[in-house]
Amino acid sequence: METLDEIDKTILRMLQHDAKVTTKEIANHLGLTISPVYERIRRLESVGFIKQYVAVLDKSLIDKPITTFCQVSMRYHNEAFIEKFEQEVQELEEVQECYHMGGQVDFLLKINIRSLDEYHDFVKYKLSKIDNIGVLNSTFVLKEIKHTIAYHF
Amino acid sequence: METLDEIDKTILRMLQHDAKVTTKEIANHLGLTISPVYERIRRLESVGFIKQYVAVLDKSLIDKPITTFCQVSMRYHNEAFIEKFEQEVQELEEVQECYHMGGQVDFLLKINIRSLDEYHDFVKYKLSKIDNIGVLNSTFVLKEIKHTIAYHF
DNA sequence: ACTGAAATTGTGCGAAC
DNA sequence: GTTCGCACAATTTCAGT
Repeated sequence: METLDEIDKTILRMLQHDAKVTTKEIANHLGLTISPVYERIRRLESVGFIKQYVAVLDKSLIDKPITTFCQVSMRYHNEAFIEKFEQEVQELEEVQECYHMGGQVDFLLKINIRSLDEYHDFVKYKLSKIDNIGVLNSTFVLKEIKHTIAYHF
Repeated sequence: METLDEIDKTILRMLQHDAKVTTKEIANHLGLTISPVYERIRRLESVGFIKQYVAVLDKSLIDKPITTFCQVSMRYHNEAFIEKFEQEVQELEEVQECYHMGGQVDFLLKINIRSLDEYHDFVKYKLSKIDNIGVLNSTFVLKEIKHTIAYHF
């Protein structure tokens, strides 16, 4: 019920590379008819293997060319402060990703913005306003070498 | 020709949250008919605003529960070595993302794998085999706080 | 679980304003 | 740049095996 056979895996592999492949194309590729493939896709969606279908946009064209990684360490490490930080980060539109990390750094944030000016404002007026932040260290992406949403499995 | 009006932006915002919204739904939301919306989507695809449509999978369910960030610094910084590294990273299936960074660290890699054992093997047999790597520093994701593919614009 | 087919809905495109 | 309408294709459902 929660395991995948090779047919399921093929379906998932195809969909994560191109969500627009038709059920028919997948079925042909598998040597099946449409119906079983259709029902498997429905199942993979409802069980949660497929979380969502999205269009991936070009971030430079929509005017968010700059990516930075921001390492944040808290001053005090109690539950209340950490939870507060996690909540506030959700609201920050510039934050594309946020991870609670092991090691010296508590959180790693991936930020996308229009300009360095905007990043300055983001740090000054938004990020640093959050309580209990100790160290804050930003590094800038010079070039994106690889970025894939599809997993290899 | 390469600028976006508010209609285009609305279309892109809807598609990056749900690639399965129909042209009709977008048209209704905008108070337009299907055709103009259809043609705008085609244009946004061909001009490159929309790079691809993908299904987003649950990484734990497909057995890649562990995410690590790996900071890599090169020993010597000449063009040939850097290009070699960038090429080899493309081939590594475990590497989800790779960025050339400003600052002390040259590259930041985001890795997804099944187990710590597998990470050990990855570093030992794949990553460290690449020539000219100096420092290599791994940090583990304890919890994913936020992760969105959609940009706020 | 898979087949085949029917009903429904969406896509893709031409003509016209 | 938008509307309308039509032919085609894809989705969704269902009886049958």
